[in-house]
Amino acid sequence: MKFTPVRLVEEGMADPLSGSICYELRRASVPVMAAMSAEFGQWNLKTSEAYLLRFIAANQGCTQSAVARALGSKPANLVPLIARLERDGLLERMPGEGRAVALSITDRGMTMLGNIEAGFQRLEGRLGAGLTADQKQAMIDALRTICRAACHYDSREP
Amino acid sequence: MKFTPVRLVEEGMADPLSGSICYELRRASVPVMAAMSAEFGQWNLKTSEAYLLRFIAANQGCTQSAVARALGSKPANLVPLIARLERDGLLERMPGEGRAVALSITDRGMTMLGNIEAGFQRLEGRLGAGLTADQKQAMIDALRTICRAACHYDSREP
DNA sequence: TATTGTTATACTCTATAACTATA
DNA sequence: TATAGTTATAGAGTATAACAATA
Repeated sequence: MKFTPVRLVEEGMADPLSGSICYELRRASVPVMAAMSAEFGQWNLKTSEAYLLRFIAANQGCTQSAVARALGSKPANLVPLIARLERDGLLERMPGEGRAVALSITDRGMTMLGNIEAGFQRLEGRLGAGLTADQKQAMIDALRTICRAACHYDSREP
Repeated sequence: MKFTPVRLVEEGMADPLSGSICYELRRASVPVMAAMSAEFGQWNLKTSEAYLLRFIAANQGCTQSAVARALGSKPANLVPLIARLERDGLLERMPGEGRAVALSITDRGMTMLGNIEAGFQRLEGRLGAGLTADQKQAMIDALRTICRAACHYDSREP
């Protein structure tokens, strides 16, 4: 990870993008996602796999489609992630109702979960280090408001 | 764009990810990026191309590497974007100092810029509709604080 | 028929390594 | 040698369409 640590835009250059929700969101997302990759990459996990394990651990026996709905992913995209985690012995797939498959963490997965939880905690602590609890909460509330608006966005509206 | 408009996580499911900076940032980013795609896709532009045109228009004659530094992109990734915009007659590449290339918007690019500016304005207005000016500014400040922390993130630190 | 899961595929964004060209 | 730009390539994340299996 080699990001320019300062806010950029050389002397005398205009910065028409700065200050807009879209741009600032992207600017923050990139290094944050990179930090997550670095954190979970230590355990040879992708960020999405870490999310998945953590969610399934908290919802043992949930189905794949429930996970997709909860995480806002497409079921098709979970397939390779789950396959990989199962192959590595971190989670199990058991037959559920109908075609459904119940997902659960193995003992080995629980050990890994310890690393993941610690990773999330480190990330949370360091990324939020410059914010008060109130500032952080206000930001999260704002992000959710924006998320909701973006989910309803229709570019054809007047 | 078909996103679940509500906050998800079915009845009785735990949501261990919610409330964390990383996760909320990702959750908001995805639909926001999709909204941008939808907005600029009307003009057959990618989001990154819209960023690029807008920045160059505000900094006529800037070099490719200056753009890369300002936008936080890798020079290599700008190549196909710039090539495409030049091919479509939206921007021009003129020889600059040394190997440098000076980028500028063409007349046709300026016309397109009108669409882009309008698009950014629509996005900004609609995505930020639920926030007061203060809330929005506080969120942007928080995002920059987090961005800075993430840029310095070192997963090997104790 | 509706839901669940899978396959195949494509596109965007980001990243790195290795290269060329110019001062 | 340092800076600017390019090529090639890889990987993560997302999306859709088309399909199979089960109630």
